[in-house]
Amino acid sequence: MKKYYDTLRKTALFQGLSDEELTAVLPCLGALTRKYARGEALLLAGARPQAIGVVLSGTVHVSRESLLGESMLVASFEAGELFGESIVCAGIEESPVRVEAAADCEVLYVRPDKLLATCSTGCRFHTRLIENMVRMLAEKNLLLNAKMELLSQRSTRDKLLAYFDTRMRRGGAAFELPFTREELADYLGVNRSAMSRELGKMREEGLIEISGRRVRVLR
Amino acid sequence: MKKYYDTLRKTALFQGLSDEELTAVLPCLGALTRKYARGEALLLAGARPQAIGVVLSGTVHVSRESLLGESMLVASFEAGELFGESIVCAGIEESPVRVEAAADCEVLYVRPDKLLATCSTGCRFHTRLIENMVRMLAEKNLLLNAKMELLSQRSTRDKLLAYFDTRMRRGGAAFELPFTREELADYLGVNRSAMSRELGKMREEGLIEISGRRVRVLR
DNA sequence: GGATGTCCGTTGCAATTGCAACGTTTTGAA
DNA sequence: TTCAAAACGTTGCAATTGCAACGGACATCC
Repeated sequence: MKKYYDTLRKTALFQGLSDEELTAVLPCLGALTRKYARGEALLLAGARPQAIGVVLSGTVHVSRESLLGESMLVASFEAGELFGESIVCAGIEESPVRVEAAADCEVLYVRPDKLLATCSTGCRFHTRLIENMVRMLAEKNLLLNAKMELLSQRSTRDKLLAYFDTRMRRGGAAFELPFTREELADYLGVNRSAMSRELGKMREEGLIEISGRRVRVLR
Repeated sequence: MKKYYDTLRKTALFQGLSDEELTAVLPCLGALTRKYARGEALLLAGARPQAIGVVLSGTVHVSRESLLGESMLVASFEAGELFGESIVCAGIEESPVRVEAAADCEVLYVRPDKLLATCSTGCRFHTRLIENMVRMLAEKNLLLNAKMELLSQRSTRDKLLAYFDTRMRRGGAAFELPFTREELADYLGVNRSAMSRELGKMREEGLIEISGRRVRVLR
């Protein structure tokens, strides 16, 4: 177990806890680990989600299947990432998604009731865990909100401008894209070539300079 | 203060608390109320958000302004609704939005640090508040996720189908829309008339029956 | 009854977009 | 260094979409 402490500290949930604190807090969370072989299901669609998961090693895939039966990859998690926290904390009874080991993996499970109720044995790091949990959910919330605002723009150009706008609020008028073109197009929910075309137009019109991943917004 | 207890109980945060419990818990949250006149600012863009707000009466508007200076209404809150919880719990230092009284209003403020740390005076409802808070954030998360999935569909038809799909998972193949056409189009982020056209095509093709707000998905 | 406002479907038109395909450039691993 | 894969820009074409405008149905108010 202890060999995973470094991984745990990389998670937003356990960040900032020392070895001793982790040793103290893990038992009172009802934490347990489990290994899965590639292809094995961690949670079936329709099943009751019981615990928050932390990937200790390997890769975990979350997929949803449409009514037509096609399966669609929704998210992928690597070591140090949390999954299921929203669905578990919201008290959903039937999982709308299937969770599966994309590679052999090991997962730590944390029971939400133990996490949220300060424990009687007075482990004082519990408060920090609760704060971490709330902060995580809140941050994800803001992230989703920001992305929603992008996606609700009608045209490709508006999406690009909205995205550039958020970047400029931090990095100033010049910044580096964290995406390949393909990824950016996917992030904005548009076609890659159409986006490329639009970027070209914007450059011609003198709205932006763009070369590779470097962008400068001119006005 | 007490006259607002019913309003408070309508909020997701304080739901299920009795009068006595509220009386016990409010002081230990550092709760305070304040009145604003129509047009007055509750929080300026760029200012430091300090507390979670609960609208007790009146209406509160949240707006963002683009770099070009145009202001855009992001959200509107009425009595019984919470605002600012994500931004405050995420520990954001500079508010990206402006909050303003759209009508004369009264607001209750709750300090997040007091909310998340179980208080020493041992008020035992605190745990329930934390649970409520976490559940709220988690539910909002799921909601945003669902909406995101809609918005990331490329075509109007796919958006409609995705939306119908989520409705069918609950109500079965026949259900009632909670929107006017205008609202639905806005929700899906598409043009109303284009959506109307698409609905017409889908009806012609025998995919759906739709009349007013009643929808039946045929295959 | 008439005026008014909202909701909704329809349509013409121009602009945008997705798609497929191709060639060039860049990247990364052998 | 060399080679294959990935990333990228470009373009023609067809389909979709946004926009603006119009008219009918319906409800409300005076």
